[in-house]
Amino acid sequence: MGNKKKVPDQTLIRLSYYLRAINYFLDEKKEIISSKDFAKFLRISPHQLRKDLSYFGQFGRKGVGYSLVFLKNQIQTILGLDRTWKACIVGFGNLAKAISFYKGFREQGIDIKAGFDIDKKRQKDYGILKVFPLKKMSTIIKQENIKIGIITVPKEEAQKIAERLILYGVKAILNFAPLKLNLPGEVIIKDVDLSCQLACLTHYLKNI
Amino acid sequence: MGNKKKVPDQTLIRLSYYLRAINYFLDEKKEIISSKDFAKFLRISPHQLRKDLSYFGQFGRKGVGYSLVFLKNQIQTILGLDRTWKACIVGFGNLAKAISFYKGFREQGIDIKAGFDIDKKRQKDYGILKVFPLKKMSTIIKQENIKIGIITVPKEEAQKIAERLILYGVKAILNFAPLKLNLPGEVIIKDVDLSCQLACLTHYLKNI
DNA sequence: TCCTGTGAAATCTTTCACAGCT
DNA sequence: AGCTGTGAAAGATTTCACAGGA
Repeated sequence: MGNKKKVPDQTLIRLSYYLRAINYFLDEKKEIISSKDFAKFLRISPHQLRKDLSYFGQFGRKGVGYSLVFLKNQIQTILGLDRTWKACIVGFGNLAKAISFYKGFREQGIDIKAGFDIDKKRQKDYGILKVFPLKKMSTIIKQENIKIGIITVPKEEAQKIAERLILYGVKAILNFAPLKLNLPGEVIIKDVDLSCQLACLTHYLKNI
Repeated sequence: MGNKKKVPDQTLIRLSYYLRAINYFLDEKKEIISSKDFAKFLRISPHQLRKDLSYFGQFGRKGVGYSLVFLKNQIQTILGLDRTWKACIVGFGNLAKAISFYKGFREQGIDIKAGFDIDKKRQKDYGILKVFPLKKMSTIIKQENIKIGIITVPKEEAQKIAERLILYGVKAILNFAPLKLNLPGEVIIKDVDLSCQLACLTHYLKNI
């Protein structure tokens, strides 16, 4: 049994890639897959796939493979995606729009309930979600019991916004502002810096 | 001297975070910084900072610290950001707009020269860049000698677009489409899947 | 004394090899 | 025979400890 061994962070990240691949296989009407074929599809080693899963339990059948429907359920449970999480997004520019209107989040069980922006022109009902002025943050986050905040404001505002989100009850933050937020340890922070991603590419390009 | 030892991938990623922090310190009129203060700011260990830098050379002064201007130059050179790279972006939706209009890329030396989209309504001159129909890809990529492609099309189109980019001379791809591209080994690919980032957050949230 | 640079130790992650079920 | 699950080996990364320059 996959008991109290520490699970590598990388394993969790791969798990969500596995989930995406499972959905693809299910669309293709597959029902069972071996770690060999699964891994080949993702261009990783079958050992790694099996090891990753073994941290959490025994999900396959020896001599057979993995039931895709069952595995999907298990991974969703591991990642906490067997329920719906409510999120809000602060700073409703192009990036926020791209995120809010992307179906992938809702499919994964993350429901972006509300947007917030200081700019009056952006405060409107987009159908799938409504964008409010910042002063509504407290009320709506508490009312809806929102636990996830997505920050897409300019870097000058980000720290202040993060502090307010936490004050109102948010427990996890996905931060797109290009700076390191200074927040209490119990808050879960994930930084995504698009320009740092590109900067790594150029290092490798240099040597071509 | 930081000779032929293999540099961890994580080191390169951190290097671009270091660069961002250096710019912040320079704005604050700092000139010299010790690994201790630098690391504290980024909430990593000073050992790690020094080790990361030591892969590439000796950039500090014993008993003193690092000159920020000098260090900035060195890291820019390591990452290949001491020159300008030309890039293009395919699929000009909200995400592409967010990326194209974000100043951070240009500051880092990455110049997004052109956009491409099938939708006529999106094909226009946005001042900072022009968006063309897909059939212009070949001409413009070759003419401008573009080496970096950014893919922000729906996942159904992504593989086809990636193949075309490479055919026309692109050597590195930043892929935002939620699938694993199947491309020859010599192409540098960086996948950024926003929904996978969030899925990791929920795993930790579950246990709160 | 203060701080860097780096070999060596400790830790973490991936890969391997094979026992054991179908 | 085919495939999973997992302890152990191999490999990679991070942390430590201290030599040596300012």
